[in-house]
Amino acid sequence: MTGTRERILAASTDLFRRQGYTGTGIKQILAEAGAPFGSLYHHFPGGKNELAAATIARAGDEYAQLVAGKLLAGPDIVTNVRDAFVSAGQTLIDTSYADACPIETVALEVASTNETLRLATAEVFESWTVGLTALLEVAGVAAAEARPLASVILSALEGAFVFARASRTTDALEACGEAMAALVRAALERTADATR
Amino acid sequence: MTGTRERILAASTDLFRRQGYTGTGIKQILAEAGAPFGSLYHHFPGGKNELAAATIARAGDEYAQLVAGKLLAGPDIVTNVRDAFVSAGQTLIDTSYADACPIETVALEVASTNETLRLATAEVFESWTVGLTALLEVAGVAAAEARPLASVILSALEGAFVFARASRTTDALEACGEAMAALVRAALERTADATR
DNA sequence: TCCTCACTAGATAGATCGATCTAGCGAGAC
DNA sequence: GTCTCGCTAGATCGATCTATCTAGTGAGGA
Repeated sequence: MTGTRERILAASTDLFRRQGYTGTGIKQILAEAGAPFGSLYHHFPGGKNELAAATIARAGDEYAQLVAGKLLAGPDIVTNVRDAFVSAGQTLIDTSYADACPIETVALEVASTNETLRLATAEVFESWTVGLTALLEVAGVAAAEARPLASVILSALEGAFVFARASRTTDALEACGEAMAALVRAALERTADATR
Repeated sequence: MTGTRERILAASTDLFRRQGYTGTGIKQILAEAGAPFGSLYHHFPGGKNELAAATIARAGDEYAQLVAGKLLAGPDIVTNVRDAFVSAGQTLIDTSYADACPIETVALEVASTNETLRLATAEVFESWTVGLTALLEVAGVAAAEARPLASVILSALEGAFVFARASRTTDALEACGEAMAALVRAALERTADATR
């Protein structure tokens, strides 16, 4: 069955998210995936490094779709941005503050120690930024303002995850949700003024 | 000489910041500190765990003073907030994107795996939030708004560090600096309107 | 039927991990 | 002088890490 590769990726996504890259052993991943040792090196000949690169890319795409879904679900972009932060907070509560961003911990761990994985995380972050930028432009934010604003929103989300997981409260996520909604509203008003 | 304890703490601060907790070995810390193995367990009987807790507390205080210094250096709080982000970006450039927040990587690693260290990071973050809240109130932000705003500013800083270290650009830090300055300015204007 | 090959399975190697152990150094007390 | 004790020094232990190795399984094609 080829599902073994999928189970390994699912397990590594979970464990990297909770414990990081260096904190997660190959044996632990395989135990959670219910897969034998040899299977890993068959599907990922490059070992842990190749597995991590594949995990980052896959988890990054999945999380982008999850967040994008929230940003398109509600009535308007301002409300959706705030709700996305609130929703992320609810997920944290539901998972004992474990399931935040799937690649954040790994990104910080490898940024100065593993160039291959650093590039993998950089690509994911860039794709998120591009995606949110497009979404903001469609909603009416001026082209010149959209990318910096996307960058700020994503930074606030990642930063609020750090505070939330450390303090076990969603205060930072809620405060950031309100603040980011205000920034988007202000940007939309500026655009409306300029084109009036 | 009692400087050994200090050297060990300085080395662990450096290495935890760059590589995280699980990614840094005790032997590596002692090698960088120029200290023998036995000294660590004399000064920190609790081993790596106790060393990490002490490192988090000390590095947290040091970094708070560093940032507070920047936030009090310039002409007004709005300018100072923006400059603090720019200055953090310059530090990253000067250190090959290694020296960001000294406890962020560790905080994410231990949040779901080590309750002692999770609490240590939570205390540092709380003290930072309290400190920035007070600073904003002194600058004229309404009491009810000050803490959420402090929370947002610190979240944006931590999140921008993630993007900066992964992508090796300071774009996120600059965008966040501008946005946070705008949020502070808006909060000050609201306070001025309310008391007019 | 039998061969092939993608995949599973786990033993094992070699390195490194954190922690403990005993031994020794050297400044100050008396 | 010598005794004490805070501290240095590093050998060593058992556990665990990633990676490699050989062997075995089973479905599909000729």
